[in-house]
Amino acid sequence: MVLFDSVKKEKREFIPQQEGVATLYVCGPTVYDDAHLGHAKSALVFDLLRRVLEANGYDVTYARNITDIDDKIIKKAQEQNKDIKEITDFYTAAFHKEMEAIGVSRPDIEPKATESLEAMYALIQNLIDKGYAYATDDGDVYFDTSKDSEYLSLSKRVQDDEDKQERVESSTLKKNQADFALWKSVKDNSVVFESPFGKGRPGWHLECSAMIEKHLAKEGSAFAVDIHGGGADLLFPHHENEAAQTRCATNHALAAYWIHNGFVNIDGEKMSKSLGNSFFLKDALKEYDGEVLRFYLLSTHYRSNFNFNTQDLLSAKKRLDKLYRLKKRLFGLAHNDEKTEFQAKLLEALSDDMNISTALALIDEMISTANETLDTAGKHKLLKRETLSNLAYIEKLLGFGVKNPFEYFQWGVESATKEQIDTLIEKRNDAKKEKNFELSDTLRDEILKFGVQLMDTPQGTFWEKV
RNA sequence: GGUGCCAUCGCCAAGUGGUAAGGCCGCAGCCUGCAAAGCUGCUAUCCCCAGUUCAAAUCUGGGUGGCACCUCCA
Repeated sequence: MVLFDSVKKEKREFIPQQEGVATLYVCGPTVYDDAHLGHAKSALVFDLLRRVLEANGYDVTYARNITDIDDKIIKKAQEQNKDIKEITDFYTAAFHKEMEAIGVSRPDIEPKATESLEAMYALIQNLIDKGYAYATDDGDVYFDTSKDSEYLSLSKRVQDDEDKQERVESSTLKKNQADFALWKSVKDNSVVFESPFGKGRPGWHLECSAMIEKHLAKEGSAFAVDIHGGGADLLFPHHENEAAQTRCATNHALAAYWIHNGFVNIDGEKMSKSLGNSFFLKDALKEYDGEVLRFYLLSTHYRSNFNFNTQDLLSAKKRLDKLYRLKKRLFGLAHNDEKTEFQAKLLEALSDDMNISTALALIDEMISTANETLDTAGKHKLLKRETLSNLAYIEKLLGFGVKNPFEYFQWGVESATKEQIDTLIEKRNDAKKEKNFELSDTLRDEILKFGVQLMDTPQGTFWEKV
């Protein structure tokens, strides 16, 4: 398969360091607030990447961290007069619950910063020993960017001297403007950790390097992980700094492939907390089925910026509906794991840097063909078997169509309402049997008032929420 | 200001040298008691200009218009 490497800026054939094995590390959330749609997009993209890697036969180890040490967490804890852990546990649990709702399975490893402090200390000490880091008089430890000749090689950024000089005057005790904190000394009573470098907190960039080193890096390999992923904004400075730390502290580079997903905007507006229009996943989940959100957020290529809006979401839902209607047509029939040409093509499309558009087009065509054949030759057994196995393949590879199709179409409808609808449908069917179409149409109008749609099929009358 | 990305049908969106996938919407038809669903058919020459080439949406140069990052951020 090929992946677009956002550092080399080209599609590259994916060749893992160890044949048949792929390691993937993705920057996870800082658990100080609810997950927004951007977190959802990122998690979905890498969930898909993992699935595609697995479908290509790789034994994947996927790690995504939880940042549970951070100034914003501390601030929130102080504001709400709560314990840090209370905050982080709460948002971690919420994150897991919401990810599950959009079909994102848990990573194999989910390291927390608070559980990786020893690895961080070791990394800092290592950098100090090798002369890549220095402590300041006020107790901070900084990474010395001037010592790393490859610094900025990831983001291809150019140091701006004028800019640098301007800021130096108002700066701290850093040697270079670009130097970043590995350890921040903390003097007040807020959360502190006892380290060999004094009381304080680790720098954000350090966490990922340390966790990767602890959980994924193998002795003697050229790269700590095969693939490192995250949101597009993380390339600089976060990943740049991570890479510098790892490069200088160990004898391997951080990652062989870098994958960055595009951003989510809302109705054309940048989603950011400071602007106050952030869209929380938990709110979206109140209005829409998690799988619809999954389908919609994944329906555009992962590197494109994504403009979230209701119109497009509903358009995407209609597309997913078609998949579920086909499932409904074939409901209850057993399938086997038959290999089909469709499946091969689908995997081929997704193996090309996760070309979801081509994949969805293939799915649409498969659905049309299946429906057409079912219309004209309803008893076509081979086709049914193949279609069922195709649907199962889509479920596994993309996580689309995982629900019971009848429940999918009745999402969000109260059971009392369902009973009312079913009763009216029975009455209408009686009227239809008697060819009393006037009555049956009146009853249908009543049913439609519930915001549902009716469908008369050879298997009976079904309804769907509009 | 620096760096980088993008511009394809009303909307969403693939394709990156050989004469434009798919979805939504729309129109016509088949099916249906009527609908809905499903199916069939129809609808773009790819922001502008110049160039390279037998051949360009796809490469080069210029222009115009969007956007992102450079600060915590998925």
